[in-house]
Amino acid sequence: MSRAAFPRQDQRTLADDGNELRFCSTCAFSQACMDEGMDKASLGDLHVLVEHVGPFHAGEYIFREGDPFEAIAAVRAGTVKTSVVDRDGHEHVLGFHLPGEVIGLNAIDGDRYPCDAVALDTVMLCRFSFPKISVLATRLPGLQRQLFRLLSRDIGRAALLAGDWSADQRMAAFLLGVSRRLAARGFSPNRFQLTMPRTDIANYLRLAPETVSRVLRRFQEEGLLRVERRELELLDRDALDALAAPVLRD
Amino acid sequence: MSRAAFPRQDQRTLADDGNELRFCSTCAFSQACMDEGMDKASLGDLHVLVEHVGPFHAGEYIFREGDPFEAIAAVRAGTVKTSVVDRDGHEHVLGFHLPGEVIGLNAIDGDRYPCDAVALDTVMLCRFSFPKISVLATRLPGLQRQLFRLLSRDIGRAALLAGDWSADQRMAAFLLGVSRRLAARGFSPNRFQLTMPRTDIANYLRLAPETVSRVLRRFQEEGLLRVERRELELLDRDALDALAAPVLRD
DNA sequence: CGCGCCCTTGACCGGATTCAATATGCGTGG
DNA sequence: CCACGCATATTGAATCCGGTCAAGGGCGCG
Repeated sequence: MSRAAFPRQDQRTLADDGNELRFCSTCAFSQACMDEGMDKASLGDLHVLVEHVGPFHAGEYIFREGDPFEAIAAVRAGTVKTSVVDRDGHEHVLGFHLPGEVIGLNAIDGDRYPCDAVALDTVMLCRFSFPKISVLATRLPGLQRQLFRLLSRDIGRAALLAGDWSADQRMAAFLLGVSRRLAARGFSPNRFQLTMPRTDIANYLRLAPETVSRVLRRFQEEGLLRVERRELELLDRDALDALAAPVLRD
Repeated sequence: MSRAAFPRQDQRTLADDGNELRFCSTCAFSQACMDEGMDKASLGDLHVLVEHVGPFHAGEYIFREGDPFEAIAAVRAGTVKTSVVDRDGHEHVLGFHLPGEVIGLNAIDGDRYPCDAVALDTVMLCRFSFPKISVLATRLPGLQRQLFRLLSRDIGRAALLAGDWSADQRMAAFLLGVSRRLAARGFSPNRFQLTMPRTDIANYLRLAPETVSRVLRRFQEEGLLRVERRELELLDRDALDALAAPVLRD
C-alpha cells in the first residue's frame, strides 16, 4: 500500500516553461489566494511549487487510502470522486471535486490520505507539494487563511448528508450545489454534465439508485429540469432553490 | 443580542481561594492536559485562568448564538444542551455535554458562539478565558494538542447523525455513548438519569418523539434495559453493543 | 451480434412519521 | 388538601416515503 501518489506521467513543472504560469492561474487555488490579498511576489513563490500532472482517465486512482500524504492538488479539468471503503467492503462516497477545487486537504492532520480519489472522466491536476506549501504558509498569512477556509468549507458541505432531508431536498441541494460550483468557475450554471454514475450520486446522497432515477424523472415531469442520461438542464431554479433551502441554509 | 455570556453570579476565582485548585482538578480539561504530559508548572498556569461559575438552573441559557466568544468552559456538574434554531424557527439539537466535557469549542474559528447552550438541570462550570488560554497554548504544545483533540472528537461524534441508521441503532448508540462518557468520569455506567426530555433526544437523533418512546419500550420488553420516566438502567450491554456497533465503528 | 454496464420502471414491503387520543407528574392557586 | 392546568410521555391507527426485489431497455464495445 505504499505506492506513490500522483504518478508523474506527463508532468511539466513551472520551472521548465514560463507559459505554464499564466495557464495555471486558472487554478482556483491561486485565484483564491489573490482574492485573499496575497501580493505578486508571494504568488510567485506559490507557483514555483506547482506541477501539472495528468491526464488521469476514468476509473484511474489519483491516490488511495493509506498512501503517504505528499501533496494536495487543484482539479484543472474533469471530476474527481473521493470515497472510503468500510470494513464490510461497502463504498461510501465522500464528495465530488469539480474543476477549480482542491483534493487531499482532509489528509492535512495526518501523514496518510484518509480516502481514495479516483477520476470519473479525464482529469488534469495542479499538484502542490504539501511540505513546501506548509512551510510557505508560515510566512504568508493569506495562504494559511486560504487553507483553513478551504478546510472548513469541506466540513460544512457535510450538512447535505446529516439532517433527515427528503430525497427531493437532497437531490435539489446536490444539483444546485454542482451548478453553483461550476458557475463559480465560469461554466454554464443551467446546462452541464453529471459526470458521475447514478450509483455514485445515490451513494453520496445516501439514497438507493432507483430513488435517484425516480426523483429525477419526477423533477422532469414537474418541469424543474430536463435530464437525458448524464446531460442535465435546470429549468426552474426557483423551485429547486425552494426545495434545497432548508438543506443549504443555516 | 450582545448580552454577556457566562454571567458571573456566584463566581469564585482561583486567585481568591487556594482550595479551588484541588476542586477544579476534577475538571476533565485539566486532567486530560495532564494525561498529555503537561508538567505541573504549566498546569499551574492553566489553573490561574479558571473561574468557577454557576449554578445555572434548568432552562437557563449559558450562552446564545451570536454572543461574543470569550471563553470555553468545562462542565463540572449537570448537563448542557447545545442547539441552533433555523430560519423556520425549528430547533436542531447539536449535542449534550456531560460532566467533564467542554462547551464552546465550536466557536474557536469565529468571534461569536455559533449555537445556544442551555442548562438541562442544575449546572456548574469551570470557565476558561479563551484569549488567555490561546496565548498560553502557543507556549504549551501539550495544551494545543489537547484543544485540537477535543475539537476533532466533537466533529467525529457527528457520525451518529450522518449515515442512515435505524431508530434502534441510533438509540443504542446514544445510550451507550452517554453511559461510556459518564463512566469515564466515575459515574455508574449502568444506572443513570436521562437528564433531557424525550423531545430533545428525538430531535438530536432525528427521530420523532413517539419513536423514542416506542424504541425504549421495546428495548425494555426485550430485556435490554429498564426505563421509568428519566431513570435508566442498562441490563444487556452486549445486545446494545451489537446494535450500536455499525454506528460507532469506522 | 451478443455481452455487460448503466439506467429505468413497476410491484411490494417495512420502518418511521403523523395524527389523534390518553395518561402521568408536577407546580400553582383556590 | 384537592382541583386544575400545563408540559411531558405513552399508545394506537393510518399513512407515506424510500428501500428492496425483479424485470426490462438502451447503449457501447469486443
